[in-house]
Amino acid sequence: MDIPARVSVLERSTLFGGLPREALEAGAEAASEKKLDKGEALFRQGDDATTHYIVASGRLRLDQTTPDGKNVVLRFMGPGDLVGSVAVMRGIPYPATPTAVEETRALLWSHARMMELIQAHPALAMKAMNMMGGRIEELQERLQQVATQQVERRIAATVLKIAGQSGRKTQAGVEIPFPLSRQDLAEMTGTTLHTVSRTLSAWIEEGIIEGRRSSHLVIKRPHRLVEISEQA
Amino acid sequence: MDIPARVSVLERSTLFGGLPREALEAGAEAASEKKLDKGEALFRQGDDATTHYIVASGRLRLDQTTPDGKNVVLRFMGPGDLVGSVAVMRGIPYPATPTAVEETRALLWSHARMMELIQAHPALAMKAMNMMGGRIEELQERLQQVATQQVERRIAATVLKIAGQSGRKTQAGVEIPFPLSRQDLAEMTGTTLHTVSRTLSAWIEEGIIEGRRSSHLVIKRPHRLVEISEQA
DNA sequence: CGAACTATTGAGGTAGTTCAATCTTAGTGG
DNA sequence: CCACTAAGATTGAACTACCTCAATAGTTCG
Repeated sequence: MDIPARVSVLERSTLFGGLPREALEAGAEAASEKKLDKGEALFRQGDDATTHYIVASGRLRLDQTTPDGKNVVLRFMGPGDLVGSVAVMRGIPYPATPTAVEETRALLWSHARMMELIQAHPALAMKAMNMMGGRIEELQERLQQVATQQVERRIAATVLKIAGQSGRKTQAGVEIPFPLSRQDLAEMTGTTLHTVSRTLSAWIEEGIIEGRRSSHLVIKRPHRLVEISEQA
Repeated sequence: MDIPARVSVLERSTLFGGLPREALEAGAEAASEKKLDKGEALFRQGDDATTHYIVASGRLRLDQTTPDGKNVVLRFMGPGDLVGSVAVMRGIPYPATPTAVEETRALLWSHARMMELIQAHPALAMKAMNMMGGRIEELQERLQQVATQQVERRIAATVLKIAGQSGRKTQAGVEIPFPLSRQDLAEMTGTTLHTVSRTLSAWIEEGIIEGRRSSHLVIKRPHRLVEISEQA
């Protein structure tokens, strides 16, 4: 990627978005790049956190594995999203593994380089805090959902959130443009793939969604999903 | 509180801890104070976030209420903990209500004052990020627990975490030095007070804990609780 | 074309909820 | 100091949402 291309990625990112041109250019010039094939990991849970990443294109699934082998999907991340920085800033090992669900490119900076950038452009620190605050909010909302709501509501809310973040409008409805398995949804909502499968089957029956078997999910009646996600 | 007393609170706080004396003094001088009786709220979920707080003494329970009236306890906060700053920094309404579970004193700063302090002492920004990173970690861990573990394990892990944060060693075991109701534990673990009550009754039966009815909880066999919290 | 995933669907079991009644203790006012 | 009240806690019984186990089927890819 050349510098202008990098700048345009940074412009749209959580960390650099809205900063003056010279900050973007400094960031772009200081960056390195990495390309991941589908299924490859950017780094692994437990690795020393030495590097900050920003997704340039493609999509990552952030997985956390428990000592007893269970898996939780923390979030999906797309272009502009910052990966790994929380751990790097805190000086702790990466707490999760980001895996490419499709071919993905990322920009990256060593911690030392990033600290230089922050020193030179203090607005970066404010943006970083803002990003972290957003993560906290999101996690609090999900905790509340898993702690208080029934499975169908949680699945509905999760599908809607993913659609909001990454959905593309088509004539048939809102399409989620990357492969999202029943297992992924189960690990995001704290249930089993069986329950997800049953629930989605019922929704297909009702005409709310489309996408049996591994085709991309299309939401045909988003409003109905909102109702389900809010049902008392 | 006089300035030296405030300085000693700030010294022990997540935000100011470890900073040079002059930063502590600047913070102490810029602060105001507020006292809460048991049961009073520092602010309310939904209020405009205008003020940063640090707990000086006492203890707060941070509650999040859902539109449909359910309640989730996000965390307990004691001396040194920062309250409200995430929302203030992001410019969003406070997402939860901190209620005093015992008489509590807090120091507070307007957003403008806090920004001046951060400008003058950039290390504060780093400390704030560190604090937020810690929250993110904690929330990810809880999400993982609620999503994958059985209720008894979650209750055990929660009791242990609270004991780790606030417990005092006595000859009888580790005591949690503030009133912690079955309801509170239920709202922290995403279950009902009935289930919590049954679980704690069984633990009392087994001699793991002490504290029927509203006396303070004492953990007599912490190691056994750790086992439960890790049981496959 | 076969192997390996991923998804679907049924049947049965259970952890935890819900409903309901009773009990204990701290606090309040007479 | 004692009766009364309110709030938290306990415990039983019945129910159910969801999980687990199990078998089958459709898809993808070498």
